Amino acid sequence: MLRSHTNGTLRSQDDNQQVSLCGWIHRLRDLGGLILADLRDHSGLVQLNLTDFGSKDPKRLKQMRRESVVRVSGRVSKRPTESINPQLPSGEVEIAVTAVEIFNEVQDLPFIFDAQVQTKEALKLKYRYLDLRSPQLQTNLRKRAKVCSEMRKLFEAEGFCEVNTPILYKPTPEGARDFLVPSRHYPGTAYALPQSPQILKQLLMIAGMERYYQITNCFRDEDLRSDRQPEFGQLDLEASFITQAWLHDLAQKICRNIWNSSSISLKPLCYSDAMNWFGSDKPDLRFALPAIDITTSCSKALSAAPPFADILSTKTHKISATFASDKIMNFSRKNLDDLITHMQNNHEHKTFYFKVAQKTLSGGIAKWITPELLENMENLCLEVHKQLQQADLATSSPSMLNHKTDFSHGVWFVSAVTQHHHMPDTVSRLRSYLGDNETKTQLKKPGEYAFLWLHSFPLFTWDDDTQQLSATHHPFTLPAIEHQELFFALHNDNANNNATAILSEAFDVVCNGYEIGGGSLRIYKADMQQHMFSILGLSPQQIQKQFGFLIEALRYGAPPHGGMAFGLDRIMMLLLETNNIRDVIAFPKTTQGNCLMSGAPQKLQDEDLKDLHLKHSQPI
RNA sequence: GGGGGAGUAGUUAAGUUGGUUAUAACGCCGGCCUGUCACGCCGGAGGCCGCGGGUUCGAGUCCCGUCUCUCCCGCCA
Repeated sequence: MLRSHTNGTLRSQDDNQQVSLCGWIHRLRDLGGLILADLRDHSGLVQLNLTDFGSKDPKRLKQMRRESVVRVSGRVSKRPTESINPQLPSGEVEIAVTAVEIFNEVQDLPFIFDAQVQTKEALKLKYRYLDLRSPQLQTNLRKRAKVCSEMRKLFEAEGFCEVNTPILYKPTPEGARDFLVPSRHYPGTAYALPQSPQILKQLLMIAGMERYYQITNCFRDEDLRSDRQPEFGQLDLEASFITQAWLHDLAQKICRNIWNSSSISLKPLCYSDAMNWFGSDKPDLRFALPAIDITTSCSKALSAAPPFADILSTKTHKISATFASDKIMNFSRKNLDDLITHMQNNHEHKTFYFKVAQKTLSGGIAKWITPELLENMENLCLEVHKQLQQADLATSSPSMLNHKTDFSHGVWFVSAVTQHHHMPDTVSRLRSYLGDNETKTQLKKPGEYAFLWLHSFPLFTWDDDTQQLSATHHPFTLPAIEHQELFFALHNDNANNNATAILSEAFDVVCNGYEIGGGSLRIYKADMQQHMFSILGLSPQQIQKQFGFLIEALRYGAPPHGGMAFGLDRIMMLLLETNNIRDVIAFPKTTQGNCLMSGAPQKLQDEDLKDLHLKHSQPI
C-alpha cells in the first residue's frame, strides 16, 4: 500500500501517529510563516501543515499546486484549540509533513471545477474526469452503485439468477430506431443493439431459468432530452409461474428497498381512471387536482358563450374542469395569464378560467357560468374527490376537497378540446404547471414520493399515421385474462372497432409523475402470439422471418411467465432530486449524441468501410 | 424534422441608441504575510468577442449563413 490511512477518517485519537497519505491537493494556503493545505481522497479532507517542509524544500512546495496528486509522510498532531475546524470531520487534527512525493504535477486547470460557479456544460463534458471529482457527482455514482448492489442482494434472496444477454443482437420492428452494427462476414447485414432484452429473457423462461434478472444497458437511437441518453441502465427481470399480483408485490419490495422505506406502497390505479381524472397515464399523485368531465352538463349553459362556440359545434368535443382552491395558491392576474399561455400551445385546445370569492364569480369566462352549472361542477368535483379518498390516492394532500365550503375561494379552469377519447392533456399540463410552481403552490412536500401501480392498459392503440392497430405495451403482452375470447375474435382486416376496448396484463410503476418501470404477463402460447402479430398487420412471411424462432420456441413447453424492467437512470434522478440524467451517469453524451471527451462517434476510414462492405452515399 | 436560449481572457459573466485603449471576479505569474480552512493585501500578464459573409466612415453590438452546447415539441412501448 502506498498509504497507511485514508485522509477523511483521521481523528484526535490518532495524535502522534506516523502516517503516509495519498490524494489530491485540494487547496493550498500560504500564510507566509505558516503553510497549510487540504489533502483530498475519496474519504474526505485532512489539513497538511507544510511549514517546515516548505522551508526545507521550497522548490517542491511550488510543485504542490491545486489538484497535483501526491503522497505525504508525517505525524498526526492535534491542532491548537482556537484553530479547530468544526466544519471538517478531521478538523481537530493536521499532519506535520516531513516528506512529499509528487506522483504527478498538474497543468493549469481548464475550469474551476470545485467552485460554486456553473461551468458551461460542454466544457465539463470535455473534461468529464475532472468534473467527476466534484463531491456531488462522486456521491451520485456511489449511490448508484449502492442501489445496484442492494438490488442484487434482493434478487438473489428472491431466487433470481443474473444472466448476461448479448449486446450484439437482432433488429426489432417494435418501438424505437435501432443502433446498427454492420457485419464483416455477411455483406449487407447488421446486428442491432438491444432496445431491451425482451425476447431473450422470455427464451430464458422457456429454457427453465424460472427467475432471471440483469442490470444492463439498453440502446435507442432517438433524439435526446435532459432525461434521455442513447444508452441507459435497466433493471430487468422475468419470472415463470407467477401472477400480476406477485409482480406487484415484488415491485413494491424493490421500491421499498431502493428508497429504504418500508411504508412505501404501490397504490393501484387503472388506466381509464388515471386518464379520466388526470389526463395522464403517469400522474403525479403527491397532490389531487383531478379534472371532471362537464361535457354533457355544460353544453347547454355554455352554448351561448362565444369562446366555446367553435368547439361546442363539433360532435366530438370534450369539456373538463379543474378547481384549484386558494389554500393551494392565490392566483394573480399575471399567474393566470402565464398559465393560460403555457397551456395554449396547441390549437385544438382552449383553456379558460374564472375566479370564485365569497360565492361571487369574476374574471375570464365568469359571466357565462350559471349558478346551476357551478352547483353541478362542485358536486361532480366532490364526487371525484370522494372516489380518490376511497382509492387512498393523494389523501394527505392539502389539495383534497371535502366540503362545499372548500369551493368558496379559488379558481376554476375549464379546458375544451374538439376531439378526444379521454380527458384532454390540457388537464395533465395544468396539473404539472401547478405542481412545478411548488414554491407558490406548495403542492409538493420535500422528500415526498407518491408511487402508483398503473394497470389495465388497453392492449392496442389506434395509430392514425399508419391507420393500424399498434401494441400499447409491446406485442408480447398477454391480453387481459377476461378479454382473451374477444382477442381471438378480432380479424386482421382493419374492421376491429372494439379492439381498443380490449385490456391487457400490462402495468407501469409510476413515481411523482415519472414512469420508473413497467412490465406485463407475456403471451406463452404460439397460436396467441401468431394471432397478435397478424392483428398488428404483419404478414405470415414477416412473422416467420422476424419472430419465427420465438413462435417455434413457444411450442416446446413454454411456461406462463411475466416480468418487468425499471429505468435505473430515472430512479437515480428521483432519488438524487436532479432533473438532468448527466448527473447520474459517469460518461454521458450531449443532446446530439456526441462524447465531447473522446470525440465519438468517429468518422470511418475507407478501409473500415471496405471491411464492412459499406460506402458513403456522398463524399465526406 | 421544428421552436426557444446561449457562445466575449484559462473560467464565470458585464458590455448602454453602432463610436477612444473591450470591463470585473475567480484562476495564473511575481511580491508581502505565523493559524488559515472560499486565507488576506499589493502588483502583473493574459482577447481571432464561436466561425464565414454582408451593411457602415466605423461592428462584440445590426443583417444573412454556419457550427457547437443547452432546453422544449415531434419522436422515444
